[in-house]
Amino acid sequence: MTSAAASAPDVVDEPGRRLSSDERRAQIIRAALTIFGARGYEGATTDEVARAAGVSQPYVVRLFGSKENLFLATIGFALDQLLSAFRVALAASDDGGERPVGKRIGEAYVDLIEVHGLHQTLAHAYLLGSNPAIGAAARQGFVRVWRFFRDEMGLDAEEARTFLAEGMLISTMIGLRIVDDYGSDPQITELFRACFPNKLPHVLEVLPRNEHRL
Amino acid sequence: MTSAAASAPDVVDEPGRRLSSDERRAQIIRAALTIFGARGYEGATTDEVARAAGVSQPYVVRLFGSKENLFLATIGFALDQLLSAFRVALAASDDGGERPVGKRIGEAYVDLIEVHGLHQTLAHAYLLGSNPAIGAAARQGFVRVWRFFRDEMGLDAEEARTFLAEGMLISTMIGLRIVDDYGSDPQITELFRACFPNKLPHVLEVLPRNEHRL
DNA sequence: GACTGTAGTAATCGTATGATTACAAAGTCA
DNA sequence: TGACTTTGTAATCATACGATTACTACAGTC
Repeated sequence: MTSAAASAPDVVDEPGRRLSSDERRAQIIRAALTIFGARGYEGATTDEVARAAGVSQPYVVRLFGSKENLFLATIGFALDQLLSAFRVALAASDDGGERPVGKRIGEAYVDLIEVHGLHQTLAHAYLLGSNPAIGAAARQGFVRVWRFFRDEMGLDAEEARTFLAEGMLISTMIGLRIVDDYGSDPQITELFRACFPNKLPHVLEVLPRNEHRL
Repeated sequence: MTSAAASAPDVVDEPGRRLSSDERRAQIIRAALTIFGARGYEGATTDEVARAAGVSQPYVVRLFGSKENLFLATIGFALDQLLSAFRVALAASDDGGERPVGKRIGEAYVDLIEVHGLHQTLAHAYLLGSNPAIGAAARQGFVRVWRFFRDEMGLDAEEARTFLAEGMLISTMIGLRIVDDYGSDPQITELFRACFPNKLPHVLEVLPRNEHRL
């Protein structure tokens, strides 16, 4: 609850009320993050997104023009969330510097699992380098994160690489849903403990388990 | 050319010759690796795979039963290739131990870009944790790699985590097609140099560039 | 209270795609 | 040679999905 991620004021959706197109777009992007995260760009359907957002499928298409545009908007939102969470963590380290900066940023990254689908959607985007539009956006997004580490955090290239690597591992573990078999499969349990050395209880609490699949 | 990856005897496809179903399956899996790597599980079509393998689309489906089975077979193959390449590197370190084991394994991993689509396909699989069949297979596969690091290489949990993390970063960079903008975009150039500190020339040589998109 | 713009849906269309069926050609072996 | 198996394709099907069109309802304003 202390993270910046949880502070976003979700759009209230009283049944019957009409939202402005911008409010609706924001709401749809939230839903899209979940769906794209679970099924990937091609695997997700605009209908699933629409259902999750509580609107009709044609309206999703009309508000964004195309599924591709929706995806681009979604990864844009994810990156904004990511970087602003990082900036909050960085600022917090600057004033009351009890904990090292790296720790704080790392925790902020893990905390972003509360924004459902964010890590998975970005990871999917990073794998679509072959797609002309999405690939270009993904590369630019990745570079934005790199620049944050180098310029705003002041890391050298080696340190920044290590940060990125740890981040990619965390995203992978989340996408794999390792948490589903935690406790039941001893191999998985060991793997999971090793990969989330400190944040274990928090991750277990926040990440949805078995049955509940989105 | 020194890697184990390049030593696989590709199936020769003289036009007119009929292959055994096992030979054909192997050939199709090779093609599937490329296609799944570039487009993902949902994004790839059995028709694309068939075309790349030089057979008809129905035949692909018949030889594997379903697209899902084809994907499972493909990631099984990818994991076998990965682990056998690791074992070769490990064995080579054991006898003539000039170079440290970690370096060798890392190089073997990067060298696997010669098996087109391997890294990307595995990365896609790792993101499909929500899919019942594929998710389970992906988790088991990931655990196999983990067990290699722990049991066969003898790493402790911390070291193994670092290895995995570096691997995930490399896979991400490949999936992003960072190479495409290497040289033209200065940001990308710096990022790329930092992430492939040693293997740079080799990677640049082996990874396909711009136009050539698979 | 008609007029206009915006939010939203129902119905539908075209197409891509995984799968199935039916059939042809090649190989094997008595 | 003839029966039988195995490799392989052409034609086709059913369906899912992104997109389009045509329409409705609500809100503000003059």
